Amino acid sequence: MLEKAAVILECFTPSGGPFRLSELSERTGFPKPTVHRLAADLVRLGWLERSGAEYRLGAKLFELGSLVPHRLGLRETALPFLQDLFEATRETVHLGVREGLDVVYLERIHGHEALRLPSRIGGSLPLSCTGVGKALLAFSDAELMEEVLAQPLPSLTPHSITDPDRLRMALEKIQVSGLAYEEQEAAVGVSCIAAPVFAGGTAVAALSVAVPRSRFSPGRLAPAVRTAALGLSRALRGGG
Amino acid sequence: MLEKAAVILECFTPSGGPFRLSELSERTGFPKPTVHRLAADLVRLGWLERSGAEYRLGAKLFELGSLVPHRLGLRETALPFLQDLFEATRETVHLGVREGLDVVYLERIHGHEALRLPSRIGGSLPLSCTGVGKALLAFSDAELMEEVLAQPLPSLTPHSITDPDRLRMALEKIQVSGLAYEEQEAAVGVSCIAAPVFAGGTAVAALSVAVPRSRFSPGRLAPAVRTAALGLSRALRGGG
DNA sequence: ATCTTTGTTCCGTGACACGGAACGGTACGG
DNA sequence: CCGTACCGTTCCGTGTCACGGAACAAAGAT
Repeated sequence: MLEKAAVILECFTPSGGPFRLSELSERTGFPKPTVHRLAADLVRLGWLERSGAEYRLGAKLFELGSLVPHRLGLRETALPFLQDLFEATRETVHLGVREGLDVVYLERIHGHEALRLPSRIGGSLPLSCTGVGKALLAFSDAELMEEVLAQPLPSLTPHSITDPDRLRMALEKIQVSGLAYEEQEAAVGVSCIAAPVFAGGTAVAALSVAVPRSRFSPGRLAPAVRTAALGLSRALRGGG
Repeated sequence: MLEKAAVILECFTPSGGPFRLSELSERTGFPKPTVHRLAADLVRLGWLERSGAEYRLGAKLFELGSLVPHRLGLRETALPFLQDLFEATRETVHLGVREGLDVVYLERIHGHEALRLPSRIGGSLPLSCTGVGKALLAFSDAELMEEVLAQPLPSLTPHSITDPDRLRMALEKIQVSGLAYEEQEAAVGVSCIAAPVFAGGTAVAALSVAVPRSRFSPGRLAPAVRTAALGLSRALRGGG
């Protein structure tokens, strides 16, 4: 029953707009009366909302989602530094953490020009394809690195690194420089530079700035990202 | 069963940290075996996480919460304008929408100084106690206004408006000026100025800037808030 | 060593989730 | 105007699985 409810809720992807009863029935594979009953319950709980014949995700989920702990503390202390980074670069900046073999984005700030990116708050991408992910990976336990390197590397664009040896070399470079570069590995035409955020010896997060390839200038961006990441690390150490 | 799961999840408030099994059992009123089984199911679904003996909200909830529709569209187009507003004022800025008789905050941006506020992303406050709320209320259907005025007005501080007549007068002033002022009605020592965001004739959101009472200067803040709100209204009209 | 509190497993009972079948409502096409 | 097709909704008999008391195990506390 819980599981069926979860299946229904997971029909809703970023692109997957509102659904009608029969669409949900089709997507989940559950018979219509079942979906009808479950959806009614979910609406009653505020997890779904219904306008006319269309179901969409409900406000209660948004409320609960905002209470998930890693967001609460980290985001709050990180925000000012993300602001600084954005103002210094005026480009799209990200804050992400690791979750399994993926990076999950906690925050994303941008200006008026919208830069098509696969990154989305709450969304996840493979560690190996993103600047934030590589920064996190380079400063994680060696066993995690090996685990990633052992599996076939996923790719988001033709430029994504799929050769384990190349990735290993890239990670080593990141470990010395403290900065992760990424060029069109997550989205064509977009480059990215990222830096890890430390708390208690290990990298707990990373932040990055993504820019159109045409105006990618490491010399300008690198100090800003590094400064923001160090500032955040220090704030986490001090403020708890 | 779904309802019991919801009750469990709603034990988790912003302050309510991680819970142990028996705490959940006590708070929900459910017998321990029941909570144990449900919690195990919730962990399996990613809605709860368990480290040792402690349960906390899970990552899947964060993911789902980020997909809730009013957030997706509105937040994305609003963010640049919130940035502008923040940079112009360097104060804490909010984006909120109405939900029932409450205002729900979708976004909140601030700098390094942290300003104790009851507002929280995903959290809700009474319409009548906040700048954003009053701005939304002043430009809503008359029937909604009457509904709020009919009920006893909640208060967050001794300065909150609890007299219906005073609130009615305040709303009328907001309707002419297009700006809502709030002085220590949500938090002592904090004043706020807010402006409604229109889409298709009605106010769909409002944004505000909150500042310590000591340096509250309407003359400086008002144009900035108004500009941002108008810009966002225009963007919503144009971009969908 | 004993008591208390915790998390966990077991299992018989009974409520309630399940979904096929049947029903009304609306949109289209003839 | 009626037939067809699809939709959302209700009904209800069947079978399952959620339920929670009781008993157990593990970890502190006294």
